[in-house]
Amino acid sequence: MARRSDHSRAELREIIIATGLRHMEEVGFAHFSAREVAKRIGYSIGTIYNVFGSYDGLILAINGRTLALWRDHLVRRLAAASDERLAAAITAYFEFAMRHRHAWAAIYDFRLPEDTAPDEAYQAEVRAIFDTVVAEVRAALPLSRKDEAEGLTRSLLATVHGHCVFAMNRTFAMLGGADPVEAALARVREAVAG
Amino acid sequence: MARRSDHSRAELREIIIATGLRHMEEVGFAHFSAREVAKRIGYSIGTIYNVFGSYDGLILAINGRTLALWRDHLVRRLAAASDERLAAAITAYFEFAMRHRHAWAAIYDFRLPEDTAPDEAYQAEVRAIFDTVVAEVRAALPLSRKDEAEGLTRSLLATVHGHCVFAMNRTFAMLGGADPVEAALARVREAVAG
DNA sequence: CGGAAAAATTAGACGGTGTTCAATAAAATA
DNA sequence: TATTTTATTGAACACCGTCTAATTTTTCCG
Repeated sequence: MARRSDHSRAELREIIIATGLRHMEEVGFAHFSAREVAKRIGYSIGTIYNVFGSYDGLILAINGRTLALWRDHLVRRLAAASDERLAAAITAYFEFAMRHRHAWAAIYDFRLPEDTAPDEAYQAEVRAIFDTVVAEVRAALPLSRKDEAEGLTRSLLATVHGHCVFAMNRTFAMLGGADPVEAALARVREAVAG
Repeated sequence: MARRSDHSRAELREIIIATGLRHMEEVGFAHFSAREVAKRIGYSIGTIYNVFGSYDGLILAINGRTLALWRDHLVRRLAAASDERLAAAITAYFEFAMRHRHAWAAIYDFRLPEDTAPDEAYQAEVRAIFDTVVAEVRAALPLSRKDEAEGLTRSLLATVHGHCVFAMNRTFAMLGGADPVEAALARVREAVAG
């Protein structure tokens, strides 16, 4: 079908990830299909497995791409923000989740076997987002508390994430409404104020 | 195979949920199989569909049971706690998630089609947990802020949930460790202190 | 009691899925 | 050009959720 000369290995990898991400955004993790991705790019299912090793490998590559796009969105929003940078970061968090709900949810819906960890590239993407936020939290902290920045950021990311999850899965709606962004921001402000 | 007289409809429902929950706890949402549940109770797959209507209906029934057990655990822990009741509630939240990781995760891994909501019984389970926590938050709040209890509880549940998610999916570990219970408790104390 | 109506249960068919792997085709090398 | 290496295929396998016609079991009524 497709010829080797059509794409280098790296190009093929790229095409599969891009097509897979598009498919993920359309149907969501539960209905995602590696076969469907193969069909869309005009290769056979076997090729997907040759390139990514397994279904899990493919999903991890797609989720890694989502993380990169998420960080990109965050960085752009921060670049455009002057004051209220923490508010801008939180808003960016929610924005991305809402605009890419399926791809975003896939990051958390997918679970590696308990005894295996994501590859280094994936972990680096996670840490890159973390580092971006740490810088903002540190900047917002008074001098005497700068050393708390990393630990506090872990907790605040979890806080914002929790609000985002409950917003996306309609838990807030079920519990009588709420403004998730506003609430998350309130928690973050309290923590930074100390 | 199995005879109608063996079980009433309600008993059969109960047996399927109990067996399904056990299966869920063993293999997790991703490897859960309605066929396997049918095999275990000695009925055919068709019977599962007659009783629950669909795969989604079965999962919702199982998740609803998990919610009931979760609330039960929470209530027991609160009954045994004197002071530090919010700390006890948070600990109970994490405890249940860790002891029943697969069943707990299934609550969030499963997503209903975007245009449908869980049935009233399921929603009632969610609200029952919420109400239990609201009472504790209200008790911890000074008189002048009692009216904030519901809104604040929504936000604090999200906060604790976020910490629990990051603990369970190893995000905290990837980001350089943390004590999730301690961190969640710190955020809750700050919010209650105002 | 017996037969008809109702309810419960079955199991096979259908179109999917992830996964594997021997066979094949293409490219690189010598 | 002949050989080796690499890439690609697609059928086979064992599952999955879903549907439904046929069957069994129970209930009900005369």
